[in-house]
Amino acid sequence: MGRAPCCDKANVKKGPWSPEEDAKLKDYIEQHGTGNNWIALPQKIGLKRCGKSCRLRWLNYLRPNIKHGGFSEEEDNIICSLYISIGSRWSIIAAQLPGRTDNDIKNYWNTRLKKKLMGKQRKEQQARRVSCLKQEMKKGNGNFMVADNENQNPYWPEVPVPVYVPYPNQDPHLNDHSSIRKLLIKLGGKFSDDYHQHPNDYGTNLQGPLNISSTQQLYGNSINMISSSASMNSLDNTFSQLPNTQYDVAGTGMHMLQGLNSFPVELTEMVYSYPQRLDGVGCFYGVDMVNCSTGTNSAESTSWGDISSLVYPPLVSIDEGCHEGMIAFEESRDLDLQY
DNA sequence: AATACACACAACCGCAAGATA
DNA sequence: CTATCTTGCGGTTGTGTGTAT
Repeated sequence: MGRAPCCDKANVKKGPWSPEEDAKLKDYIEQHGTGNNWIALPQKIGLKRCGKSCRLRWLNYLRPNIKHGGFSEEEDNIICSLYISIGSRWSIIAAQLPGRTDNDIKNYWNTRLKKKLMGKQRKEQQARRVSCLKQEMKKGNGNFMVADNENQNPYWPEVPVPVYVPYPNQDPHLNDHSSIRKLLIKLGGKFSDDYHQHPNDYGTNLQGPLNISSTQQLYGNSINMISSSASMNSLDNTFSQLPNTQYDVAGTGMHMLQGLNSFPVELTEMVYSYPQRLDGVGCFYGVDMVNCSTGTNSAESTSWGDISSLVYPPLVSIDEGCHEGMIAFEESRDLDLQY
């Protein structure tokens, strides 16, 4: 026996909202608030809509101060860096962008940003391939592998695909939104729990955003990782300068990434593809969000060795070959550092 | 001009967590 | 403590619009 539906599907209208419906909903909420009960709301107003649908319509479209489209370069950078940092936690990402909704950001990411980013990554990878090939040809190194098609990466050895186990042996505090919220609060974010503030009860997840400077401080390095934008370069190392923030490089921080079982393969690939630029992200991942426990700080963890230890262990390998692959990967990393 | 295709955006669905009785 | 209800979230689908053929 399944769960009871939230509304009578037969008597509920679906599809696009009419201007009349919008006006009814908007007027009512502006006058009375949501009453903390979306399910009952459509009946009160006389709308033949599901409560969830009303909520969504209000949050994503009717609520005041909503921005649609026209994402700025800065917003792009924030979205990208946060996505790389925390994955598809759209509500958290949206909380950092005033006037943006999670749905909007999600759509924007899926339709544009992802492609934009992937295109950028491919270009840079190709450039790296070319320069690497040139170097190897100069050296006359016969061991160098040359890929014969687009899908093979001649530069990085084939690394076994890690199996992402949701939240493997890590602190359970790291597994949920509230934990991430705590982290962001700790690092300067502002996430009010007061979601319902009638008469201006907008039921929004868009609480006061981090001011942009703190956002940049928080994400500056990871932003820098994916953006070659000169405007962002000044943000280098700002993260490591955050007061009272210490890093547990080998500890819990990276589990955050592993815990995101929705973390997309392409972004994982991106991270693997940019080892030399991961310092800042490593710092971000390395934050012990529970205790801010002692550990190496970002300045001490700038070597790729530290970063690689963040990225791989303690992922569960498919088989023993994985370990060998990791060794090969480490070796290739040393090769990379020579350049 | 008609059609096919691609893209962007709005909306829906199912699940999980939190709240409440 | 348990069951039920509501909310919030993220993934997915549907629809309208623009562009290419």
